[in-house]
Amino acid sequence: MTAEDVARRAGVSRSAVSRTFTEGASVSEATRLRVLKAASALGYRVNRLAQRLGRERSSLVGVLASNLSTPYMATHLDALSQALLQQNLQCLLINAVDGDSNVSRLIDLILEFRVRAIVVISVTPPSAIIRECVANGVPIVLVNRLTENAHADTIVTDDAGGARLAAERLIKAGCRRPVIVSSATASQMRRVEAATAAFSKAGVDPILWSRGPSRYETGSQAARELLAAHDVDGAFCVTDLLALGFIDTARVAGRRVPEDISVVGFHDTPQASWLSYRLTTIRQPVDDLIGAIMRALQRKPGPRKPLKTVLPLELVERETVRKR
Amino acid sequence: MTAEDVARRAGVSRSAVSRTFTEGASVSEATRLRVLKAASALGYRVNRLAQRLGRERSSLVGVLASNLSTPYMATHLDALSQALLQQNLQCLLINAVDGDSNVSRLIDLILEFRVRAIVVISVTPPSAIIRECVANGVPIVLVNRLTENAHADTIVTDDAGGARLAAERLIKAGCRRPVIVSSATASQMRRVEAATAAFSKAGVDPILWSRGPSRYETGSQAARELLAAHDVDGAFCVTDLLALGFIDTARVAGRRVPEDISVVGFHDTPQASWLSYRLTTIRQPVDDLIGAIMRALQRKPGPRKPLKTVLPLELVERETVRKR
DNA sequence: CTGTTAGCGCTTTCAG
DNA sequence: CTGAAAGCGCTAACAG
Repeated sequence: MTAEDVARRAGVSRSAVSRTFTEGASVSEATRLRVLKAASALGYRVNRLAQRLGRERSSLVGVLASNLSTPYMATHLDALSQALLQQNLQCLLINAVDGDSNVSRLIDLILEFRVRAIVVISVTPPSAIIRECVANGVPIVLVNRLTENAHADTIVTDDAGGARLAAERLIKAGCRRPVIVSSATASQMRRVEAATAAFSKAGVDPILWSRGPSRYETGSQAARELLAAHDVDGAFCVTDLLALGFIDTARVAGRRVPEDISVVGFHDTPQASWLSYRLTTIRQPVDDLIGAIMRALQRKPGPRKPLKTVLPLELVERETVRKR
Repeated sequence: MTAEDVARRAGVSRSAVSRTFTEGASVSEATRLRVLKAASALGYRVNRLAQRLGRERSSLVGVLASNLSTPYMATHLDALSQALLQQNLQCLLINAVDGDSNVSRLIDLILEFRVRAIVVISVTPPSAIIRECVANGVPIVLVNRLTENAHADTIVTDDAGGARLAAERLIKAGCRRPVIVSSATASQMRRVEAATAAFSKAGVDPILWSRGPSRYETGSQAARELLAAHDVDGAFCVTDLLALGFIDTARVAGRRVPEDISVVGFHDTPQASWLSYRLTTIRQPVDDLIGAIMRALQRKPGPRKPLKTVLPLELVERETVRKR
C-alpha cells in the first residue's frame, strides 16, 4: 500500500495524499476527507523510512544503555522511553553488554539509522566517535558520564556532592571505622574519591573495597570479606544494590544495622524503601534527569553550544544509619 | 556523505560501493579496498533507511512492552535486547504506559517503520491489529499473552502448571487457610484460577485477594488487610514482587515466615534469592523464553503456520515454605 | 567482476 | 489549493 495507491483510489495526486498526512500542509477539507477514507479503506500507513529519506528530521532517537536489568537502569529506561513516546519520538534501543567491548561500533550502528539524536546511559563512548556524531549533525547527550569532550551535551548528577553527603552523615552518626564499597566504574570512583576526602577532612580514614560488577552479590562479598578482616562500624556503598547485598550478609553474620553498622547507599532505587531495608541513601532525581534529557533533545538543530547540566542530589534519611 | 561521493572519490561506480558493503556480493579485492579507503576517509556509512527502502528485509524489530522498571520486565527486556543485538537485529522499543490506552495505535506506529517483526510483552493487542500485522507480512510474536488469535506466534509459559505447583507445595506444607494474592491482570488470573482449582482438589478453600497494580506496595497492602481479617497460614502471591511486599509486612506485623505463614512467589526475579527473603517461587525460564522468541524471528518470511510454544515452569525451593 | 539503469515511497519546489 | 516532476540514498537486475 503506497501513497500512489491511495491517490489513485481517491482520484487525486500523490502530493495530495502526502499533504493530508503532513502536519500543517495546505489541503482542502474535501480532498483531505477523500484521501483519509481511501487510506483507511486500503489500510495505508505512511512509510517512515521513505519519509525520512527526504529531508525532514527523523523521529528516531538512539539510546545506548547497558545493565538494563539493574533496578537503577531499569527505572531510568522506563522513564526515558515513556518520555520519548510522549514527545512523539521513537526509541532505538541498543543494549551494550556490560564489558562494552566497542562502544564506537554500536554508536556507529545507531548512526546508520540517521537518528535525530543519541542518548547514552551507562557506557562511555570514546571522544572520537562523539566528534563524529556532532560532525554528522547528530547531537549526542551523555548521561552521568563525565567527559572532557566539549561537543557532547552532558547531564550529570552531582556525584561528588552526593558522596560527600553520605560520608558526612556517617561521620555525624559517629562512625570512625567506615568502609567504602564500590565496583570500580568511573562514576563510582568519583563517589569513592569524594567520600574519602570528606572522611579525611573529619580525621577518619576509610577502608576502600572495590571489585567486580555492580550487583547485589558484589555487596554481599564485600561484607563477607570486610567484616571478617576489620572492625567496621559504617559503610558507604556507592550503589543501592551493593548496599542491599552488604546489609543482608552483614545481618547474616550477626551484625545489626544500624546498631552495629550504619549503611548509606546511592540512587534510591525502589528496593531501598522496602521494609526489610529502609535504606538511607542518596536520591537521584530521575524526573529531573529525564527532563534535562528531553530538553537537550528538543533543542534546535544546527551548531550550538553543548548543554552542560549538573543536578543536585539529596540525602534521604531512612533507618540504616544510627540515630544519636 | 552518500555512496555516490565514495564512488567518485574511489573512481568506481556506486554499485561497486554498494557491493563492498553487501555481505557476499562479488567485488574484487582491489576495488573493495579502494572503496573502503575512500569510505573511511569520507566518514561514509550506509544509510539503513534508504537501504531498507529497496526490497530487503529490515533489521528493525519492534518491541512493545510496559512496566519496564519492574524487575521481571527489566530482566526480560535486558535479555531480549541483548539477543537481538547479537543477531544483528535492532530494537525499536515502545513503552506503553501501564493502563495501555490504545495498543493498536502503538502497533500501528511500529508498523510505520516497516519492521521485520513485532514482539509484544506485557500488553495484549486487539485481534484486529494482529490480523493487520500479518496482512502486512509482519510476523507478530506475543509473549505470555493467551489469545484466541490464530495468526500470531505465541510463546507462553505454563502459568496454570506453575500455579498448580505452587498450590501443591503449600498444601504439602500443611497449609489449610491459604490466600492467593494477585493484582488482576489476565495472565495473573490464569494463575489464580489454576491455584484455586489445585487447592480445592485438596479440599481447601483459598481466600482470594486481587487488587491494584503489580507492585511491592500492593503485596504489602494485601498482607495488611488479609492478616488483620483472617487467620492465614499460607500465601501464593502470583508475582515475586507481590510476595516480597507481603512477606515484609507480614514480618512487621509479627508473623514469621515460614514458621507462621508459608509463601510462594512467581517469576524468580533476582530479588527472590536475596538473603532477606530466600523466596520459594516458580521459575520462569527466561533464557528459553528468549530462545523461543529468537526462533520465531528467525523464521523465513511468507505465509507460515503460527508458532505456538509453551514452556514448562519449575518450582525453586528456598526458605519461605515450612519444612516438615 | 563492473557499470548502467530502474525503481523503493515519500516530500517538496514549482507552476498552474 | 492542486498536480507534475525532481530528487532522497540505496539495491538489484541486466548487460557487458
